Amino acid sequence: MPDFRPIKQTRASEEVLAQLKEAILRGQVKAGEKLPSERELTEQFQVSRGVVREAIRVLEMTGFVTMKQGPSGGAFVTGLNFDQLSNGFLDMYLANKLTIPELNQVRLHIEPEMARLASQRITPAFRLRLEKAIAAERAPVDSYDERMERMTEVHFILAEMCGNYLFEAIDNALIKLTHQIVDAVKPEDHDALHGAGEHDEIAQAVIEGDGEKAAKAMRAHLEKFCQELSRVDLIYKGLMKY
Amino acid sequence: MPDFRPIKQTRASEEVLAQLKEAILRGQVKAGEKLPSERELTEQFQVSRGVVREAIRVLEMTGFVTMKQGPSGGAFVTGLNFDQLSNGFLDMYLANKLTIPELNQVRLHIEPEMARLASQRITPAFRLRLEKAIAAERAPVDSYDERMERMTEVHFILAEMCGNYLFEAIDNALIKLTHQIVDAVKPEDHDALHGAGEHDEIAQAVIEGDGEKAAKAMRAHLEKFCQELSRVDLIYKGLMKY
DNA sequence: GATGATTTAATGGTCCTACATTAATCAAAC
DNA sequence: GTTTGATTAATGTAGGACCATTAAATCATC
Repeated sequence: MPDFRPIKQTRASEEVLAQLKEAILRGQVKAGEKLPSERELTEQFQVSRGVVREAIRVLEMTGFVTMKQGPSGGAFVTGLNFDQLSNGFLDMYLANKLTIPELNQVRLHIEPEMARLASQRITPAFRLRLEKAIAAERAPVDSYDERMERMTEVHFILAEMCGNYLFEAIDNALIKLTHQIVDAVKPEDHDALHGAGEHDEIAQAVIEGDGEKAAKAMRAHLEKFCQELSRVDLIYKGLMKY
Repeated sequence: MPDFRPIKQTRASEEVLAQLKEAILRGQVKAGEKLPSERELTEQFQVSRGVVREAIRVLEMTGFVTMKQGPSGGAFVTGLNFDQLSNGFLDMYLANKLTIPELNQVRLHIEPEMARLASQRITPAFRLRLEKAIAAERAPVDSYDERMERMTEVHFILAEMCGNYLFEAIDNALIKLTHQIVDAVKPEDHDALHGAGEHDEIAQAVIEGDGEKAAKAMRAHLEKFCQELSRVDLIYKGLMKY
């Protein structure tokens, strides 16, 4: 008896998804470009439109494409982002599988190391961005969202600087998660939670190229912030009174 | 002119997805139970079946449910898993945004700390599991997959032991990614890459409750393994000859 | 009565058509 | 020249029909 291979029973939509994903990952469809229209894909893959739509919807929800309606609309390939990770973390939090202290513990272990790495890769361009971000923290803002963005900017820059895409991805997702939690928990006394100038020391140390100092400053900053966040969270959950 | 609020136009499938997801995350549909059938959902949501299917397909592809056909089939809610994270990392790797050294660097920074944490939470039950896993590494195996599973078991146990679900989630995803890369790169001389008994020291230290020793042993183990993995990867990519 | 084959029914999987919604473009009206 | 409306190409939605799969019920056989 020849050893028959097991029949692979893949769904049509899965194969379509796999092929589309592969094309994107291989760079055959570059960021900004768009996939063929649903009707075209229907013809190319020789499947029904529903099958194509299921695949595209998954691509959209996992952050690979964004949809646009109307003529000259379609599924546009997005640049690489961390949506999938970010959503994964957020879902874990929403499922009550993740507590603030746990999140804090992880950030406290990762980000000082990233600050250290970043300080060893300082360039004039990064220096400029850091200085701008520091200055922007103190500038007046129009909206709450804008303020939050400015307070997280330094963290994002350091993540980008650390030279490890995986660290960057994880940290981006964690920062974003923190951001979302803050949004949900307490959009009010934000000054107590995270005032301007909190990142000055960190940025300075990184600019100086002093890894130890940068790591230490980051640790100090996070310890303060995390403590505040925990407090705010407890209040929010009604387990603690003022 | 009164200031009209912009109309929020969400897609039907997104709302369906959101409601289903919420029900799962809130535990209203527990793990093992199944969602109503597609036809029932079309009635409850008052939308077409295609819309429902798009939502369910996303739930499936993000690891929230698994589909089964036939009577008493349907969309069964899965226990919490790390598929979403894992897939995110894998996609980053497949997009060539992630190198082996980067992966190694992150594991080398995270896992010793996790081993340290684990050593402070040793219990008789965990001790038993660790001892069994250690012993199993040396037992004969039937398949390549089984071998791989046994070699990663200690890491999974430690991740579970560390008491931080976020650490556990990240580490699980990283271990799984490493596993997938090994699978793709070099299913041959696995002994050189990772022989049995590599985790003995780590497990012993954890069982003894010696955090420093555990962290150190883990670091040593990972440094060796990571070096081998990099070497194997280079060979695979043809950039280096024996 | 046990066992195996057959039928049945429930459910997901696929296809098709028609229409709705959206938004870019162009033409006509003012 | 600005507005308005028609055109058009794309996604979004609805609904129905049918196929494929499979667990469970039914029936025939021993």
